[in-house]
Amino acid sequence: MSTIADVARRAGVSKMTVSRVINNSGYISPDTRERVEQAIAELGYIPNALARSLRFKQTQTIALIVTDITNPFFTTIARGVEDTASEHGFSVIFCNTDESREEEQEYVRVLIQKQIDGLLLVPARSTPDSIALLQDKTIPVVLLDRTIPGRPADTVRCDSELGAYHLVRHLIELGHRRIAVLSGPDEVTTATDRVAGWRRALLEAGLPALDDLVHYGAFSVDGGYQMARQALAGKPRPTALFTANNFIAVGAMHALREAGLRVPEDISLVTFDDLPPTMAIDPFFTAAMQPAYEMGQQATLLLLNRLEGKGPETTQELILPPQFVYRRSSGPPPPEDR
Amino acid sequence: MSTIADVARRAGVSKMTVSRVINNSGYISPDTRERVEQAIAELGYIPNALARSLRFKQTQTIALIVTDITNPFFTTIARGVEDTASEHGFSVIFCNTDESREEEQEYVRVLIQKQIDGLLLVPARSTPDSIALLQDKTIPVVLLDRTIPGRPADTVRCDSELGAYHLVRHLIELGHRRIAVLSGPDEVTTATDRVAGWRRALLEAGLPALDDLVHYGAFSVDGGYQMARQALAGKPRPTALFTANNFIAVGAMHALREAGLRVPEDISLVTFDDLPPTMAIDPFFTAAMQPAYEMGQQATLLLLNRLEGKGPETTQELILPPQFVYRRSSGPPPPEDR
DNA sequence: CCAGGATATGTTACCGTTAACATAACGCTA
DNA sequence: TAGCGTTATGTTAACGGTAACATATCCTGG
Repeated sequence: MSTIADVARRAGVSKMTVSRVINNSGYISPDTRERVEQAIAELGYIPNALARSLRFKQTQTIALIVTDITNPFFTTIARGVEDTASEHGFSVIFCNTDESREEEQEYVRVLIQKQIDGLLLVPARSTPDSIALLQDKTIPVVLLDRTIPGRPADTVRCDSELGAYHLVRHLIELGHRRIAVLSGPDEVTTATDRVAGWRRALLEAGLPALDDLVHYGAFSVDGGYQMARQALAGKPRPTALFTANNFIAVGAMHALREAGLRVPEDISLVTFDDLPPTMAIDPFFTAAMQPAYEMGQQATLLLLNRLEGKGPETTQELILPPQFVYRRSSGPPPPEDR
Repeated sequence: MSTIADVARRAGVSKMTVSRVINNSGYISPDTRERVEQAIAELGYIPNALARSLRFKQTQTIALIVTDITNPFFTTIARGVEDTASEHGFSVIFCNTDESREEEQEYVRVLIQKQIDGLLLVPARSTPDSIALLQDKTIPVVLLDRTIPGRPADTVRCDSELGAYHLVRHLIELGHRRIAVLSGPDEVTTATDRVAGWRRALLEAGLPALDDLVHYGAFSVDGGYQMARQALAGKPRPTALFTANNFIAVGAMHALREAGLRVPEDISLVTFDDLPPTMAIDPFFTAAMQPAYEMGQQATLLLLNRLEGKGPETTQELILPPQFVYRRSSGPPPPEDR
């Protein structure tokens, strides 16, 4: 691996002159430039960004911490992030926490060591401490999808409460009166926000928001399956389920099928998130779709702005609206339940 | 951001002593260790990995270049890579090329500048030049999913030819005689390998592998849609389609629906790749599933081995078998076509 | 024809860390 | 008690680049 010194030697100039040619700064005679460029080509010299970063204190690298990249919602966010970052000359390191606070802490430590310029974080049960380290080091952070209770921070997220409210209202308008909610971990803000939206819709319609209709679990297929089984055991059985993400919806569908229930004839289901259209042959779920790509994009732009020291002193929160699609998974409750 | 010098000053020792405490090397008196550790805690000192990397010439960072992270096949690979890498103390930078050779080249350049320790690459129409740069710099590369014609290299991939062969044989056994193949770009080895498997199955059964049954296009929903329309216009119309990946399958399904054809009653469809079980309510495709997670994992292990200078001098190629699932998208051809 | 700006190039020091090589005090043994 | 290994700590230089400053030549206008 040749260095700037090798190039300098070969071209018969000083390192500084080579540096000037590379960065097109200062004065260089056409003749010298030629010789240096030839030496660069002959040696296949590629500058060492580490050395530059050490001086400039910036690495042109950001990180994205999500809970699980295989969740298509986060995958799409990741794509939005990477496209935007690389367009602006930044690389992206990605990390999966699996909702573990400890994993998150460990990643944050390593990323600080690697001197990332900024961080996009989907907090995993995070406490204010989690990002205190970053803020001590004045590394900008933008939260994605979720917030950290008790710690205001720049955030880009979708309106969970509103999305849940509309989905549940849709069920109520269809005639449902007993609607269970299958949500994520109660330490995650999107999980609680979605329950809050469910509650608002019910109360507004004069329906009771009974505690035994609320299920907190994991944002996973298995979590959805477990919660759906519990919900179905309720007496009387709910006539509709509202699931807080795509994995939970799929798990719930497994449980419904196992119980021999048809959707929507016997029971309706509405959900947050949708499968990307690239993967669905025949979309089925009535859903609140989150603008995942745009969220990744906007969060990155916000972060890059912060890197340039732009934007207001106060924290910025960008809350994007979900988009609703009404499909075959929701219908009126069975006649005996009306 | 405090440095080792700050810690040294505060603890009243030299930088070197602090370095020894951090790395647990050499001799330190218990007393000094205590003072240094306290200074570290008080300052919230976190070592600068850039400076270490500059000295040691290794960054504990690898990169993963895929064509599109939103393809669930690559998403799952990415998860396998990141899990394995982080387990071994490596971070992962990820990049999307969208099948563009130029994007790939640009990423490779930047990654070399950032001194990545190794690269996992899904080649995008790559030529031998594409990775020549890396090999000049003696940065280990492991190819994933595809190979580069004319350039032997360490590779982890799935057996495309074999998978295609079995899927098409399955169709032949069901009684199909006119089977179209909808593949990816003809510059991509998986696309041509899958056509080769199709051809072998046909020839082996004494059926003609007609050129007008072969369609090369993009590995995308739109590509699948376009190719399916072309295929359906063939006279006589094929009784079955073999699609070379999940996106093409979905696009083809759109075209089939548009043409008013039922699957499998009017036409059968078999495909490479499957939707992850976390996303499918009711899996439908007869498919050759690739062990994506394992591919990511194995490729990373192979790469990490290379970083330690292990393994044979010759290139290693790990070819994993696909797994087959026979589902509702394939059945016997309609009676009039038998 | 000479002062002074424009042009061209070099030198030094620094970014934060650590390997390699001092240096010095301490105890133990012959 | 001289001599030497062990323990403990410090100094120097290097990793690869560049800002800041220094130096030297050239040309131009008064």
